[in-house]
Amino acid sequence: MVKSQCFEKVGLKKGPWTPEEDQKLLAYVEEHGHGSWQALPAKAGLQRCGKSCRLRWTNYLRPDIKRGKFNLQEEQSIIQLHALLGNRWSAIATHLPKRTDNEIKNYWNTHLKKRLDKMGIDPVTHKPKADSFGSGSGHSKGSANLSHMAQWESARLEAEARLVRESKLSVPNPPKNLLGSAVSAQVSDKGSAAPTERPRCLDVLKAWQGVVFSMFSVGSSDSLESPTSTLNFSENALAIPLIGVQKNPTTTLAFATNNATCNSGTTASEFDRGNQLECFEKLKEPAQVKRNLDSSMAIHDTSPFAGDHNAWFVDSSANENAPIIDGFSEILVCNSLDHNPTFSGENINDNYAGNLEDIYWNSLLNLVDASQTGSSVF
DNA sequence: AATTGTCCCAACCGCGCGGTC
DNA sequence: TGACCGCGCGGTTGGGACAAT
Repeated sequence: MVKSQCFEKVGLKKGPWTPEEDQKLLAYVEEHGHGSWQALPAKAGLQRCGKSCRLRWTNYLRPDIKRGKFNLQEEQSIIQLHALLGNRWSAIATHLPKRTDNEIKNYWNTHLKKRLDKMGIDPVTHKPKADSFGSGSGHSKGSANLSHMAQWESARLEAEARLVRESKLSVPNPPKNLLGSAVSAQVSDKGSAAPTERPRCLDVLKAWQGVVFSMFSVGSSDSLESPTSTLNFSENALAIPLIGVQKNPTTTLAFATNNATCNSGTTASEFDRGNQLECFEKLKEPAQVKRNLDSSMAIHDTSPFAGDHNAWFVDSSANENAPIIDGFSEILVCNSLDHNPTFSGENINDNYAGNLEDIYWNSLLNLVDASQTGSSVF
């Protein structure tokens, strides 16, 4: 099958868009909606192919786009979602409604990927590069399970993303004040001043919790059943057997649902808050943190933090929006300092590397949990 | 000040999927 | 059933901006 491509059509312009072209496209779409992209250029008086128009609109002109630097929370979300979904930028973008897939993809390729790389974490697998450790461990199997279940989640998210797109298209003539997100179009209620809601599809956290919870409590996820199915997986669970991904038996996974009870008797969320406060307190002692960190850094040359281990932290602290504790780096620090007694013991060499993958995944989980309760992203 | 190197992002390109005829 | 079409996605690239020499 030979398709006619944009560049094959004579007389069509390529390259950067001029303000005049932008104005034409913007005016046309605001007035009529985009309709058929193929037919749009002629109707709008543009010497462009429809594809180019669509790209310009979706990546630049669309009013519900947030431009500019990504904040720390967005960075975290991207990393979490990438760990879960891989290079499915459109699916990731549905969770960052004001960002385009192209923008996220660019940001990942130019910033986040390099940053993870510098930390010694494979940006593709989100696992430490030297993956010899951990192989054969229980958690390695857990990672495989996660991967399997992430496929389910990914497929579900794709379907949901499609629904979101369709719902957008179902608005034939986008209002001129289309300054809200695409999501707000979904739930639009003219008389309502309700804040923009997240799409209904954003129960990824629950799915994720279910995935992880079933992984640890059921012990087998070989079933082909979707982890995001309507089966109750966590809400009804009490007294979660907190088989932590950390070696520390007193450490608990902090992503359980609110009615779940930790083995310490506090709820998971309480524990999480307390835990983070504890981390925060520790972080108030920068010298101590640095000492501990440095000692950790010196453990092993192939550690994920070897080399430019400050990269993440420098960037985070440089971000004016970054709260002191609200960061991936901080959680990594907390995990590495607080949750791993081995760090202060004599068996650091044996245990540190083995825990890194755990730390990373647990950090993701903690972040997802934190973002559920406190962020607008989840 | 000029040149070279690097980074970043908007835009392009090709592929695959789903719908229609 | 298969050809065709429109669209969206993900990978790649061109060129401008900025930094280093």
